Amino acid sequence: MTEAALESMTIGQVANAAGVGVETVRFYEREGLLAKPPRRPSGYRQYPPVAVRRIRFIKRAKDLGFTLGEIRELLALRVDPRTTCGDVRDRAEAKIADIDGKLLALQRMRAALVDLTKACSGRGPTSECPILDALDEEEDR
Amino acid sequence: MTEAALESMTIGQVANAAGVGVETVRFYEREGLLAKPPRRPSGYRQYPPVAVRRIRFIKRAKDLGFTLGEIRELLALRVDPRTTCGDVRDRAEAKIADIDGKLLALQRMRAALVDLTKACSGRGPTSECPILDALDEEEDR
DNA sequence: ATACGGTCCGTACCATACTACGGAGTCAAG
DNA sequence: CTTGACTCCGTAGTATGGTACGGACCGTAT
Repeated sequence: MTEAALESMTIGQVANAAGVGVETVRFYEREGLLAKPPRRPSGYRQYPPVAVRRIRFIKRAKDLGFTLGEIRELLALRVDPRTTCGDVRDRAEAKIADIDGKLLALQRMRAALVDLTKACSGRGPTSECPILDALDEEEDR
Repeated sequence: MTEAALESMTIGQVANAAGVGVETVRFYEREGLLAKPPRRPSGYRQYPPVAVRRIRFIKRAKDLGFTLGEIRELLALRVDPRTTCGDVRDRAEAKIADIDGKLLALQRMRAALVDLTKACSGRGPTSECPILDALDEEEDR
């Protein structure tokens, strides 16, 4: 185990350093999220250490709710000299609006479920359960 | 179009009345969410009108954030005489906890994105974008 | 020199919830 | 009795984000 991030790394080293699996690295390459690295004569991928950073970038963006498709766009924006920081901010703002929509939907679900559980004593057979009854109602909401 | 929900309905009538596609009805049957209906000699499914209700039940539960797997359990609870209303309430409460987890995650995402957009003037090239920089940082959070 | 682990590739598979397709048979209206 | 809409079935495809497999080859430590 010669640890030196100086020249080039194998796919396993990159995956390990970035905290993902080897298969995930190959998957990101196939999906165009990660540049195809040069190969050794044997066919082994040779990664520059910056590849680890790229993968961490992907992970962070994913944590912020971006899909891989959106992350691909983000990475493209970064490379394209015609785009500005405002283009990136637009993406971030769109994602915030996106999240707001999901928050609203979840809050509504939650309120409906809370209402239902409040109506349910917890005793009695399921045939008299107000929760199931509510789901079963013909005309509702 | 003889509309009479008196005896039995075809799959198309059921799907239409419930607001789903024919394929969805067959899908729910395959997935065990919908009882297999009797057939006519030709093989055509013959649905009792209550099937429409069952599908609407599924739709409402889905709207509340239950997965088809969870809905299958909910339907099983209803049929099993040993289960009580409390069992159903437990499911609902677990789903609320579930939703709370998602809400928290989304709120955190949102806050992080808002922070990033605040740091971004919108002007300048992407090479100087604080949002992309933040995603790219080696040591972070 | 050989063994063991890493890497190669293509393909298939996981879960979720459907949706589409093709070819044959059926039903009902005109 | 013909026509057009509906239904049958099994299989395959959609999108998302990976994970797993298998057989062959590579690299290095002993």
